[in-house]
Amino acid sequence: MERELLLLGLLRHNHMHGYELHEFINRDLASCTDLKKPTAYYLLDKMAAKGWITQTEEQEGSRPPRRVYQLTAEGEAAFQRLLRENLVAYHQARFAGDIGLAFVDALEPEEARTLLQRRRDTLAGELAATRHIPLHHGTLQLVIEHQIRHLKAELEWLDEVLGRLSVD
Amino acid sequence: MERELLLLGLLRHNHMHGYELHEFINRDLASCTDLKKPTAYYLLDKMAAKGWITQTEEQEGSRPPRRVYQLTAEGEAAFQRLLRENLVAYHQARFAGDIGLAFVDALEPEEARTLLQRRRDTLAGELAATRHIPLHHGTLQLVIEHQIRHLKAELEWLDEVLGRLSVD
DNA sequence: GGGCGCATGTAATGAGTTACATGATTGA
DNA sequence: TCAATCATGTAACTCATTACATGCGCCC
Repeated sequence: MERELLLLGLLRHNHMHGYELHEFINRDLASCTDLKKPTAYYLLDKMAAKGWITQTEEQEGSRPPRRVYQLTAEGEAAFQRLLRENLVAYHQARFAGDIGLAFVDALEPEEARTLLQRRRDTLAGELAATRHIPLHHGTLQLVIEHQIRHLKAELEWLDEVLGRLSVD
Repeated sequence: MERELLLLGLLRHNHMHGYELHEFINRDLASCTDLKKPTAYYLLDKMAAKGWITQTEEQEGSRPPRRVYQLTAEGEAAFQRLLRENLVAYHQARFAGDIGLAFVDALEPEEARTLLQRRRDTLAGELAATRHIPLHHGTLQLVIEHQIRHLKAELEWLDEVLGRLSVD
């Protein structure tokens, strides 16, 4: 699974704890993935059980203790394997919004335009927000760049659809 | 859920049975969604239980009997509601392939290029195949058009990434 | 005679989510 | 003092998948 790859990749250079990983992913990588807290803890436990990562209890002042993870040799091997698997394969994207578009002719063009205009506004907001994400180091930045390209293309596509709905 | 919307939308104009729906979706809409057979039957049962659709047993010769579904008034209402819900919202796309890209600098550029070239080949094949899907009627065709646009954009993006990997 | 297509399902499993629970610290 | 942040988790549930099971008809 690519979520495990993501966690391993992040833990490779920075030893982090669950809360920190969840926070990083949902703040800086939200445009690409989302990982809920229980899922993060669940995956970390699972990978620890597989021997891919080890945990060290850490305490800072009187804060809640936290479990900081780092890769083992097997973890690094798993990372290498998952990375190559991920890179060779083309992963098809599914666009949930297309199912609505497929049946948009069931509505009056005017209502359809109003609804899609709202979708467009959200999309434009998403694009603006993604443009303001601070730069990541190394190829992590590719994820953001890809998302920005995609959002721009989606905006153009939606505008074309809106245009067609006005003409028809 | 958008899968229910999809099934309702298809059943609105053509009364179909489970096998037929599954076949249509996985042949003509594969670029957009996929729906496994058990999932199709499961959803149809669920929607029948909710009173959204009714089934009529049909027999053609000595073929296995089949359950042909059609929308009820509540089904039509559900369709209208789900359609509007789907159209207003922007549904974020997640690109599983980006997680590999995020860590591609863990590999030698040469190996990375080789792996991504294979991804590119699959992608190009997907684009060619999608271009040969026969036209759908009405706005169903939008789904295919969107996918073609997306695949073209992805190809350009991958080529840029490959170019950068050669330079660095 | 063997395999594929038609047509339906069940059972087990997995992945991920929501909602809930805990408890200390920090800041307004 | 009240809310938010830090930090971890459990339990129940949903959605969808895989693997398995059945049985007839058609074509080579």
